[in-house]
Amino acid sequence: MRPDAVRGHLDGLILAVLEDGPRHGYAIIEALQTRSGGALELPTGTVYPALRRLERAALLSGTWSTVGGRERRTYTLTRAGRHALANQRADWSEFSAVVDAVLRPAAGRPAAGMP
Amino acid sequence: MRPDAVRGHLDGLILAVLEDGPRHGYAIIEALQTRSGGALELPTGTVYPALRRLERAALLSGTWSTVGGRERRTYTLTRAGRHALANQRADWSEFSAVVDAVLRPAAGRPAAGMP
DNA sequence: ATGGTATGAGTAGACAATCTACATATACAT
DNA sequence: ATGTATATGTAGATTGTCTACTCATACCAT
Repeated sequence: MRPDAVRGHLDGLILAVLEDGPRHGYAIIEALQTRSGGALELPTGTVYPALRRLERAALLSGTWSTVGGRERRTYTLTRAGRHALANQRADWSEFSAVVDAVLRPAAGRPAAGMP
Repeated sequence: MRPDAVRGHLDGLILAVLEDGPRHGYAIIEALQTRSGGALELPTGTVYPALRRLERAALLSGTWSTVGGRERRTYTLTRAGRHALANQRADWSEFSAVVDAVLRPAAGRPAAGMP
């Protein structure tokens, strides 16, 4: 999949992963990869800033912990985050229906200039 | 639908409309609106630059004409444009499957931290 | 005649999200 | 010692879309 394709939909994807329970950034990246069947290989430079943005927007809350000598920031969906996720799902549903409709080949639709 | 949602997918939408036959910018905007059931109300400032970009990329060819005293630039899909449209459809297909898969609620998926 | 709406094309500049590339650090296996 | 996996992050560039605007003609209603 070409990079940049997730633009505008990344937030929903992250929120959806977090719906299963709290996770730290690296685990989110892996979950995204797993759930997408390997199609989503998001660079850390994309995900970490997004997490901070979502935290700033209060859709996630993050807490530091140390596991095996390594620092982790674990993110949890807030109530607002759950609400936002529901909105994202609805938005995606509408959006994908629209794109499907427009992109669908012209079978049956009269071609321009045809009588 | 929130603005900016089409980001990354506009090219495909435009190419799909043009598959029916040549159209000028204004007609493309209207076709997008019609085909989407009114959901896509793209401003001219979004579509016209996109058309020029697609023409520069040789996916469209444009020609001027005057109809009823008004200048029109009519765009036609090039062979490369048809090819690009096919790619866009395949890309969209994959992308929407991926987003569906990730966004789908967790029914049946074990929650993190659960035994 | 005047004003409003539809048609038609376009530009300038702002904005925001993602990308590439880099920096840093620990644990563990070879 | 070297490399790989784990883990988080920043800086800067890119780029497509958005908002807001300009310009022009045709046509209809008042």
